[in-house]
Order: sequence, then structure tokens, then C-alpha cells
Amino acid sequence: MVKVSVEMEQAAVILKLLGDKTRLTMLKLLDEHTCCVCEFVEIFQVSQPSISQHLRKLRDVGLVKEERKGQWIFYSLNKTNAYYTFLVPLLEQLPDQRYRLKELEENGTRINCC
Amino acid sequence: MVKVSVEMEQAAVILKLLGDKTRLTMLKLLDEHTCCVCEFVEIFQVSQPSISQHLRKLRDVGLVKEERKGQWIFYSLNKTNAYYTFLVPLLEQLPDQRYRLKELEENGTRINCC
DNA sequence: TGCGTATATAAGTATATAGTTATATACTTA
DNA sequence: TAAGTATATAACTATATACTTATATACGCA
Repeated sequence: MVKVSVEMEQAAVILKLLGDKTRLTMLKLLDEHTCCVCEFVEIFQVSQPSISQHLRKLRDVGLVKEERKGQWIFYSLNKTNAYYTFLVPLLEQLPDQRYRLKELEENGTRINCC
Repeated sequence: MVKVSVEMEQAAVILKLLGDKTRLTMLKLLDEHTCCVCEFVEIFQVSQPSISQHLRKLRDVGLVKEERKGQWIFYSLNKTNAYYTFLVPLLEQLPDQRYRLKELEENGTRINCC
């Protein structure tokens, strides 16, 4: 008997959240680095509220956690979350996204806020 | 360097398809057994077109394949599909759905068509 | 305290999605 | 060939989703 880590309904909820290119990329990035909202805004070239709303959805199911450091709020993967082990084999198969952070560093937008 | 099995955009498309309870359960069932449309109709208690439309989406990305046997069309997981290995660790973590087929057998609705 | 920056939330909108009913197509069998 | 069963597609509808702009809140610093 294979161990079941999540129920069907919960799994579908999580997978629906991952089924968005922006959120999926966010999670892959967060698996590699802590990021703040303004970095995501720069990376994805969408409005700041749009990023906040994506992060809220991920936070609402506990996939990510936030930590305020002064003016900025840093997001990271919540590795204690029940769904984290469900996520891991997925994220492992996704292409490395660290080049995006490197791009930020190159044009100075990473330094600006973090 | 971890081997990348899928690109971001494709992964998001696949995960969005999995982010629906009906389709996710279908895939888990198909991982265990071949099924035909009428069985899914019975299991999920939705209209036949609804089931057909779900199956079409899964077929369009190549996750499932169909095989006509007389009057019936049997669906199964397409294990040669590029996304199959992406899927496997996910499906493994989902609860076994064979009890649903057992239920069909018990009330005779499995026999009716397959 | 007042201003600038970072983030969150509210409200609105366009599009996507999942279901429905109606109908078409394909096969089986009398 | 006609009737019955299985499946697919078309058209429609209600709801969900992802974005936008406008505004509120929180923090740092002069």
C-alpha cells in the first residue's frame, strides 16, 4: 500500500494553483531563493497588485510564508507545509529559474529593494 | 544539474488540467485501469458530454489515448507521452480510486457497458 | 510629522472554464 | 434497414480567474 500524502480534493486545489505559469515560476524561484514582491513585479512584468494576489493565493493554502524585513516582505517556500512533499517532485522537474534573479542583478533591480 | 523534463509553460498547462477534481480522479483511475466514458459518467454523476469534454482536454495534450472496442471507447493513460514521467510522482501520492470501480461492479453498472 | 517606497486590498472587467441541453455520429443487433 | 446504445460536438450559461486602476496601510527616513 502506497502512502497517500494528500486527499483528492486538496490535491486538485493545489494543482490548480500550480497550473498558472506565473505562480508555478514563483514557486520554482522560491524553492531556490527567498524573494520579495518587487522582484516578482520586475521579473513578470505585471502590476504589483497582480503579484500580491498570486502570493496571497499561495499563502492562503500555506505553500509560502512571508517575513517582513523593514520595508520589504520576503516570501519563501513553507517547507513544513503538508503539501510541500507533494510539490517537491514536481518542482524538481522544472527548469532552473535562477537566471531570472541574475538578470535582476545585472540591471540593478535586485539591489534596489533587497 | 538536475534533468529538466518539461518546460515551464507546458508544465503549467498540464498542471492546470490536473487542477480539476474530476480530471485528476480520472487520471488516477486510468493509472490503475482502463475505463470507458459511460463508467466515468456513472462514477462522477455528471452528464456524458461533460465527461467527453474532460477526456478531450486530456487527449488533446496527449495524456490519455483512446481505443474503440465496438460500441465503446476505452481510455487509458498514454505512458509514452512526454509528460507521463512528470505525472507519475504526483499520481503516486494520490489515494487509490479502485474502490470506485468496485462500487460500479457492485451495482452492476460496470458490467453494463464494459 | 510629512514624504517616499513597498505591499495589500477593493472594485471593476475581460476571458476562461465547467457545466448544461440539443444534436450529430458511430456502432450493434433485431 | 430501423432502433437502441455509446460517444462527440455545438451552443449556451453561470461562475471563476487574472488582470487592471484606485486606494489603503505599513515602514523608513529627513
